[in-house]
Amino acid sequence: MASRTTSKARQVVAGARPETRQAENFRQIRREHAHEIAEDYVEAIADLSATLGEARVVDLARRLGVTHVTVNRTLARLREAGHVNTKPYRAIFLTESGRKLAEECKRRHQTVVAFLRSLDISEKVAEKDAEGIEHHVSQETLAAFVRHLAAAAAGIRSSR
Amino acid sequence: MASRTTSKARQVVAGARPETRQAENFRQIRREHAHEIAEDYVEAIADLSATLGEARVVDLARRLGVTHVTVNRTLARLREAGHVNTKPYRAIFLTESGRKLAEECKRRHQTVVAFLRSLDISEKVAEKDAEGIEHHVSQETLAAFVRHLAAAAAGIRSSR
DNA sequence: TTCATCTTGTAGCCATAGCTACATATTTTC
DNA sequence: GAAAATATGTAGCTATGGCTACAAGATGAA
Repeated sequence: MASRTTSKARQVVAGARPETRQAENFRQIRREHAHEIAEDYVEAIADLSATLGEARVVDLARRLGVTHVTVNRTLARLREAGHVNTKPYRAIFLTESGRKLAEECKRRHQTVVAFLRSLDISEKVAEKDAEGIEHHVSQETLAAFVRHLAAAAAGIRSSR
Repeated sequence: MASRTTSKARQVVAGARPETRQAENFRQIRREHAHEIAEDYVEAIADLSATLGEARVVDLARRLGVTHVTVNRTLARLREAGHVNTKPYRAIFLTESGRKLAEECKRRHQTVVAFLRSLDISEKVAEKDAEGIEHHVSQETLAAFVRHLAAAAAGIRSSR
């Protein structure tokens, strides 16, 4: 049992395409993964700064659902990446690049949520799914969401 | 500088909500992350089995864009999770639960792609974004996608 | 000012997910 | 049937992203 098809055939098929198109997609998604956390952090820092006047390690930990240890280490990497400025025992500040990233994320997040809401998805689920989806929405797809929202708005306007 | 707001105020605000709603969302998404790889693997195994007659480690590696070592180790975990049956140096087979999971993933994937296509997103981008998005689409959101597709189809029918 | 409390930092553990290098099994080819 | 090629397996490295436990700094109150 477990008999194989002839290896010849398989090799021809596989050898002809040493890389599937999917392989590159998967790789890309894995790369995006690394960015996700950075995006979540800068977004949270921006939000906390706006809300509480400053972002601190404990606040971030609570917000992100991790311990302060995890926050600490991630902040170290964000600092190396140039997204935040931190000093020991002091509040966390975004750099220019961090602020820019946070801006983009926020806009994208809001667009995704609004788009899901326009499909009659409940606010709670829209918020939650957006959190997972937003990191994988390309420029083209985001633009399509915006188009759809604009069309829906136009529809509402014309129907009253 | 870097003056803090009064800690009192912060503590009250933070203390009142030891857990933000977002924290649970983030935690959930991290949990989903663990499933993503399992889903990608069973889907690839199902697809390769259908296409080539069997799924082998090298094929999976090529398809997923990783080395055979990574495939091997992940398969070990999938075997523990009861999704696949493997024997050394033999092809990989899905168990009943693996097959079921693959089925679900495939349907969801196709739905997401079709939905994105219906927004005039190019096939290439739709495929790629779907790969990242699909793992974070809840039942409710998936249902909304299906609704939208049905409505679009009805619109086309009635307009010709 | 000192003491208690809260916050931040550090050491070091675990699991996942990638890798290279090397060893072994299987398959194909001659 | 032996050699070459391919596939699979294993050892052990890296980085990420969780954690607990403990140490040390900062703040607020007595």
